[in-house]
Amino acid sequence: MNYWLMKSEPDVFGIDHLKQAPKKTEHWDGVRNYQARNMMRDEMKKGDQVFFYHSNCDEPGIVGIMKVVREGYPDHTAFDPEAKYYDPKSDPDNPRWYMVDVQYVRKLKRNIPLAELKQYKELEDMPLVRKGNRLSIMPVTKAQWNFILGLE
DNA sequence: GCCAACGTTGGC
DNA sequence: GCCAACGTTGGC
Repeated sequence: MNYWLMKSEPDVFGIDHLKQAPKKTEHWDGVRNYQARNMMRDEMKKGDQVFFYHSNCDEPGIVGIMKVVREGYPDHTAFDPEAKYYDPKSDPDNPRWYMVDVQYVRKLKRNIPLAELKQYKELEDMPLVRKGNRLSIMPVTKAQWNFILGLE
C-alpha cells in the first residue's frame, strides 16, 4: 500500500465537505498539472491512504485521512465548457486529465500546521515543506506517514 | 528549441 | 494583498 498527500482549499472543498458527501466519497476533479495527473492515472491504487491537506487558508496543514476507493479515470469536468476547469484540448476520445475517487476516513486528533511540519528533520525531504513547491498531489513515504501520525 | 511573458499557486 | 516560484504558452 502506498501513501499520498493531496491539497485542497478548504473554502472550495475541505475535509468537512468530503465527510458530508454521499458515502463520504467524492471524485478529486480539477487537477490540471501533469505530474499530479500521472500519479492519479498510473500510481494511486485502491486502498492507498491519503493525507488531506488544507491550503491557502488561515492555518495551512494536514487535517485528516482519506483513502482511494476508485483508481484513475477521465476527469469529465475537463469536457464541460461551463466547468471552471474546462480544457478544450481534452476530449472524451483522448482524455488529458484524470481523477480518482477518495473516501473520508477520519480527521486527525489535531490539525498539524505546515509551520510545524517544517520544523522536523524527518520531513525535510517532503516536497510539501520545500519552498515554492506547488505540487498538489505528492507521494508520502511510510516513514513520513508514521512520523506524522505520531504527532497527533 | 530557446526564452520572455504571462498565469497560477499558495505561504505569509 | 504581496510576491516568489514555477509551469505553460507562443513568437521567433
